[in-house]
Amino acid sequence: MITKLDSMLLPRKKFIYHYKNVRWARGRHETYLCFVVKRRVGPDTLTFDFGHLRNRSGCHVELLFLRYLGALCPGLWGYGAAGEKRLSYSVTWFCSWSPCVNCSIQLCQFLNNTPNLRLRIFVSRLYFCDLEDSLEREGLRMLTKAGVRISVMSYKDYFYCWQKFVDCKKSNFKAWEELHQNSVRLTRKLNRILQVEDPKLQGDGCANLSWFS
DNA sequence: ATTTTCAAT
Repeated sequence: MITKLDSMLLPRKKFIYHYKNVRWARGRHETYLCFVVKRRVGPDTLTFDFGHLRNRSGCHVELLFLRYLGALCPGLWGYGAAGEKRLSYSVTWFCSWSPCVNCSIQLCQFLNNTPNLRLRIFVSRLYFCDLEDSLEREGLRMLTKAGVRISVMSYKDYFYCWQKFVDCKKSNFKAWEELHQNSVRLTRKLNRILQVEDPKLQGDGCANLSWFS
């Protein structure tokens, strides 16, 4: 079991403030990314490393993560010794915001060039996804097409993060008001975003009713 | 009813 020094863990207040999935997340001018890196060896996956990052001076946290990826996943690009299988990694991350379109594009490109890396994303809130035709929505669809599974965090995910990434001093995770409702609402929203390939092909919703006539 | 968003000052 890998553990971290307390100083490497997120303070409780910081985690709650930045991961709170409230409707109007005023003042969250930072984004946090908690990650778990697993090394895939045959059918087994072993936790290799975990931690958290925060965006820095103009660099979104997702791109910061890509910068560190080489260090986090040794051998990801290397060619192993003769007869040795190339190493495969799985990364799961929990981000306080969903990625912007630029980060999504860069992630897609990166993943296309790195087939031995699998990425699974959980997000607490959806970033600029209110408008039907927002580029951020399109970015999320691109990621899905690139094989990334994206989900909205639910209670069990916050609970897991609290145990894993937060300096929780053994205290139990306490849900805030409306955690569940907000998670359900955002999940529905994300599902709608990911289902709609092309809104123009969707029809007006009445077409499906022809089933009943 | 309305409010925000990986700041800028």
